[in-house]
Amino acid sequence: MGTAERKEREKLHRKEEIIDAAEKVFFDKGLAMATMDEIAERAELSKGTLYLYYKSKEDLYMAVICRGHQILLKMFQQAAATGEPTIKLLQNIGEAYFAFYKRHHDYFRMFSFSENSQLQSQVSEEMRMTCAESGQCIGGVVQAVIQQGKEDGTYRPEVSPLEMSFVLWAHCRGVMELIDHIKSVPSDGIKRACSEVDFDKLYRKSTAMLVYAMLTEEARKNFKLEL
Amino acid sequence: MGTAERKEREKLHRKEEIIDAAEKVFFDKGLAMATMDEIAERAELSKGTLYLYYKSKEDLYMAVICRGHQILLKMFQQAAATGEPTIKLLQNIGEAYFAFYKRHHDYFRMFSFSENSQLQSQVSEEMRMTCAESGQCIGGVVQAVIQQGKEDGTYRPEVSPLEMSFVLWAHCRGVMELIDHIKSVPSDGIKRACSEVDFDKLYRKSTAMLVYAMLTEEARKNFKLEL
DNA sequence: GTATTAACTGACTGACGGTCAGTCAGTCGT
DNA sequence: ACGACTGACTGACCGTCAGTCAGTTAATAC
Repeated sequence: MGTAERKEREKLHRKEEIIDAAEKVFFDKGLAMATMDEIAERAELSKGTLYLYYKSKEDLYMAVICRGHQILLKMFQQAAATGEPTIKLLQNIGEAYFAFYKRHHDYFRMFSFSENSQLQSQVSEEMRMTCAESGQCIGGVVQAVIQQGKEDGTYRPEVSPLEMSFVLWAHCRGVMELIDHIKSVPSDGIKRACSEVDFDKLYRKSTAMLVYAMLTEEARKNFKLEL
Repeated sequence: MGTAERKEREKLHRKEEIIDAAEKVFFDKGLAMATMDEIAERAELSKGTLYLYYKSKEDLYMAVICRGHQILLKMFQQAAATGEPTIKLLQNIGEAYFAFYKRHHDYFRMFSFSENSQLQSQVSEEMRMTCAESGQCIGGVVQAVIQQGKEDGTYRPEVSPLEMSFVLWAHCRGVMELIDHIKSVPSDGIKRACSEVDFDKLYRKSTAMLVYAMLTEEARKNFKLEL
């Protein structure tokens, strides 16, 4: 009898429906201003039911983050699987990350927010692990591309793929967060000073600076670094 | 009669005392878990009184951040005023930022948290401006050092001091936030993979990569970039 | 048709941010 | 010295919200 299997499927489906609802509310209000009552209403369930599927508001928040991770992972995988030379692949990944920031702005902001250790301590061990795993998959893609480039002589032999994947990841994030902050805080002082700055170009330039430092002398000859 | 002046002084002093108390609680609990009742108790005042001095919990949080900005600003100014060559000055600033992260870890975390736009929208216009200003002073120090290095031929003429100060700032922050996240999230999976990584060195290396890209050909001859 | 199980509900609880009518110490004018 | 006044301070109170749980409903098993 397939009753148990069907029940299992329905349960997973319900979990997804709750994330659908939670996502909208969190995007709109952020963690602090979102209420479980509103999420329940949007999901057409009672508040109590939400707690049958997720342990806490924070767990639900992290579940939405996991969905975001899946989206970003797919974008990274596509960017890394075009068959182009490795130096182009890393560029593609950088572009993919920037595209993610622009197209999935709300997820990006949730990512930033979730790094907060106070939040992490509110999340169940289980959910934290699930989320950490999906996050590591993303880093793995970057690491693999760097490894590949090291092997084919694009990057210096002393480059550590793990370390450089950390650095590139942290750098891109840091720059995008800064851009986001400057754009969203309506301080005239800063806005005026930055009126000349082309943030899209700045992101590309800054990432290229790091990549340039990783290149072998040979590869640098074919790489034009613009500042 | 100096009564009014004395009252004014006492009022400022009281504001500082409240920050003293708030700081301890926010360091310990973070914004969400901290309660105004606990801050009031620590400050030996009633909750109502806190609201005579600060408009909201979020405003008080930002007031603590401003204090942190002052500390970091002083560290940057000292790092930039040793009279050493400009390339060393930028290195000093990078070191100062890292020292701040290590010595004033709690402030650093609050800085990260405060970039969140949902928080910003809860803060009064006035406090937001005050805090943005103190933040811009810090960036100004970096910008001035880059400008100086550009003039003395250390950095390429096409380098934009404003842009590069953004990039360096965002980069260092991004890397430190990542380090902090890896260290604080007790995920065995990540910990094992990173057992070999020397994060202090990684920070220095990654920052040097950016600086290297900014150097003129001449300056690169005297700069050893280790990966 | 009845018993059992599982999904779901929503009223309730405790905690917390923020308010405001009222208290009281210190100051001023006479 | 004394009453009037000011403003710093208080804490009981309000509305809101995360999380709980006794009870209802619907589906399945026998």
